[in-house]
Amino acid sequence: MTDKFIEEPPLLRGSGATLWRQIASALEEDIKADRFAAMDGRLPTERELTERFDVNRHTVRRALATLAESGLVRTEQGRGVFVNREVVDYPLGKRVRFSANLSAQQRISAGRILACVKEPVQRDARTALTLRKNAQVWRVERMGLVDGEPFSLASHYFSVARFPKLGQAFETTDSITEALKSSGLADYERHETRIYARPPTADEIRRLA
Amino acid sequence: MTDKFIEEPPLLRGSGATLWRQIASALEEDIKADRFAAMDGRLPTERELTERFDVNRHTVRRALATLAESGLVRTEQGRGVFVNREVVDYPLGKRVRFSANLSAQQRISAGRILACVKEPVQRDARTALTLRKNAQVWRVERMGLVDGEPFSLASHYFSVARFPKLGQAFETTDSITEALKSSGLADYERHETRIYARPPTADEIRRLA
DNA sequence: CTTTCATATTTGTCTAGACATCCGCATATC
DNA sequence: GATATGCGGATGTCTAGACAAATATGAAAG
Repeated sequence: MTDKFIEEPPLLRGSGATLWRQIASALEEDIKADRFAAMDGRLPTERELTERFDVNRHTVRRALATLAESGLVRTEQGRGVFVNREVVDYPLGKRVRFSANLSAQQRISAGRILACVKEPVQRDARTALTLRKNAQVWRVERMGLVDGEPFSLASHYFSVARFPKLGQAFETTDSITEALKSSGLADYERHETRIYARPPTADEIRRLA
Repeated sequence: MTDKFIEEPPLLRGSGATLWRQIASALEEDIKADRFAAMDGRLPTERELTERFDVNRHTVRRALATLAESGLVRTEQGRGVFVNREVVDYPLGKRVRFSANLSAQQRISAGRILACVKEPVQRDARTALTLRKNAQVWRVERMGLVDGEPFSLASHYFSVARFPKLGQAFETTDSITEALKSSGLADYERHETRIYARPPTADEIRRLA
């Protein structure tokens, strides 16, 4: 903890207000004031919070649980507690395709592969694909076009072990589905979907105009 | 505890499945099988559940907390834990009445007229009732009750020109339909429905508990 | 019969500590 | 370079016990 919290007013004990509620309020205020930005949105550890508020760890956990329930933070076992940026689970249909949605709206969808590189798998993709640490993946950057206008930018990750020649396939097609088909995957289904939002980067603004 | 639960399979300790999850599942099953109907929807006390599952009280509370969060039960300090009845369905249709919906669900619906005042018509009501500016309307505030519990707050607007004596009718009845009938309107249909949502005001929170 | 009051019951909060589980990282190994 | 192993640190689960707060109950008083 930095001295950012030194002037913290002590918790009111036996005042009717529960300790865990006071802690939750204090942390919520910190979050909304973006005071954890320096730690990349990571909250202090439970042990540090017990010292900051001078309470038992369970009391801190109670406060964190309510923040997690309200969607303000998310806890990851073994890693820490992190501020959420609007994360929601969003169940979609198994067979929904982006292009299918659009053609139903009388629009022309297309895409352009911007890049396809082989690289070590990163955290999120590793979890989603259940790969071992340091496994290699294809990272495919693709721009989606609707009616010829830039519409979306997407990063796709595929296991190199499973699709060794996927990179070549993108030399002849701009379609993810086509490339996977040429690698022996005739069809596939949606397994899980997560959606989150963030402001666009300067580069994304430029590319999507 | 009756002997209804005597043949309970013991919880699996150290099997990967957490105890509180197993307890929550068992209780959920009991609830869905309506096994607490004999106690008027009241669950056994936390102490009794600790004996039934042979765990610490906190572990029972963890399980109950998840059931409460999912809306299956509700806990009342000093009283106990109670099974929540299912959310009421409220299909809209031309002839649908609130009370008819609920009696079809084996519930007792009632209401209480909180206030009935004559006042100049306001914006929305004037449009909906196609009244002239400054026309007078009855504004009827009514609290809906389901099984005796406060359930809803509603404001009703009626043209004074059309129902001059409506105010008196509410001195003898709490039913909108009855009052209209005594004013000469034997029956009526839904003409238009608009729905919107907003957070409750502090006053509404207090009145609906 | 009703009201009041003390007591028991029941859920809510907080503390203390133990161990499990998962992650990240450094190191060792092949 | 890839893989395996071990360690420390982080969150997750469970236990044990104390006291607080709200409610229910029954006895006593009017």
